[in-house]
Amino acid sequence: MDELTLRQAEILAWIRARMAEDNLPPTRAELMRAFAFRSPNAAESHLRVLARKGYILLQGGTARGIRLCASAEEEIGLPLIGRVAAGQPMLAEEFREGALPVDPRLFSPGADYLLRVQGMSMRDAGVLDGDILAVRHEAALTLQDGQMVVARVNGEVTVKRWKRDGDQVWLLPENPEFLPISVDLQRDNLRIEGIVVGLLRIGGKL
Amino acid sequence: MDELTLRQAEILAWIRARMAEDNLPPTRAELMRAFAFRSPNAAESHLRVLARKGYILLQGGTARGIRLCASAEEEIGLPLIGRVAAGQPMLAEEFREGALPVDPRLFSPGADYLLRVQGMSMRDAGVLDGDILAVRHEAALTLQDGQMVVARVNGEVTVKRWKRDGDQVWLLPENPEFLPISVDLQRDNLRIEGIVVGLLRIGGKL
DNA sequence: ATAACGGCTATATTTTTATACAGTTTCGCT
DNA sequence: AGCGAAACTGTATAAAAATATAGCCGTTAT
Repeated sequence: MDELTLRQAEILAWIRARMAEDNLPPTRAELMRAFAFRSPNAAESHLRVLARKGYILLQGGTARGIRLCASAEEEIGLPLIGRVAAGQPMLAEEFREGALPVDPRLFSPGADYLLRVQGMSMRDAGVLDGDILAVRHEAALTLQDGQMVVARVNGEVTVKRWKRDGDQVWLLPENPEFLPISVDLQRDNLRIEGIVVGLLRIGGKL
Repeated sequence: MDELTLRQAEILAWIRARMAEDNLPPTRAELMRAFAFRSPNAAESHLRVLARKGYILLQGGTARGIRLCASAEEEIGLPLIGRVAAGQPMLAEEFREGALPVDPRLFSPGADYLLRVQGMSMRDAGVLDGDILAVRHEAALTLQDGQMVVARVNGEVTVKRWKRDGDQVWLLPENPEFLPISVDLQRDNLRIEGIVVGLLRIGGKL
């Protein structure tokens, strides 16, 4: 698929937004008004370019005959992250298992990505190996004791319950076979990758 | 909402189908062709009626300015069933807590409805009180030992693991504090309301 | 019986829309 | 310096679409 110029991307974005909003493709005149063009032909030629580059499909001779192409890069749903190597950023392409068609607004607050759970350290909270967590990016500031968080301690990603007392943070498992992780905010490198806002279990061991 | 005549329902159904298919409301002429009217006014007057009765919204003066009304398009997602009274059918309106925007194909095999779990009898399988199960309608014939099922024994709905030996069926909890339920297919009234194909936990106790 | 309505035909007319043709300007490229 | 592409203006025009008016026919309700 050909690259878009800045302006073309702007226009495509607007078309997408409009169609998401009221589910009706725009006319040339509407595009013209939205971008304050003084000629419908400005809209027309932009549409032609977008069609030539494969981002939209124009049905000739029909009012509002614009259709968005199902572009491969267009992400439906939320990205599903698998095993994250130590020290690597969470959303790096190489850890993605794909994407699931889940509405982010299903959870409250909304979810930003999905993470597959490894291990049984949260078993007694009903989180089993292989489960998928819905996670929301959130700053450490807003955390409250007892919340389930995705944390990164010295590079290693883990899911635990949060408990803080000054500079002393405890990451508590929900399984007596595991030991709490003690983190000193002064000495250790702690990063909150998000708070858990939901859980999804599909296939496998139900 | 006013009742529709047979013909009006046909036309509304066609409009819905068309919009589901290519996401573009029809014009009067297209409706006319689809129903072999010989006048666009036949389409026009039908649209007026549908609008008056509240099934669609007509935007005056715009090509393809037809929008399905909220109640019509609101049937997205899966119905969420809450506490089911003994002996009552599962999907009766009075037990519905609403609907969640979940794609049925997210699960495999696809889900037919969602059921909110009551109690802790499946705790050790990672199913907690308040969790939502994705359930698929399935005949008892296709069940295999160990599958998690939604069963109805003598009117009472319960979620357990399935185990069958001839006419003897065991409905096994996953929590030592609960006792297995013994069912004799000859004597007891057993009905399989579905097999569990997924689990969803949102809000509350994460 | 007659008025009201659903379901249409037939014809016109006005708006909206799509789309062609002829330019202008700006900018990066070679 | 000259070229081509992007990003437009300005003006038309034909086709598509919405919409009005007038009426026909059969069923149902008063």
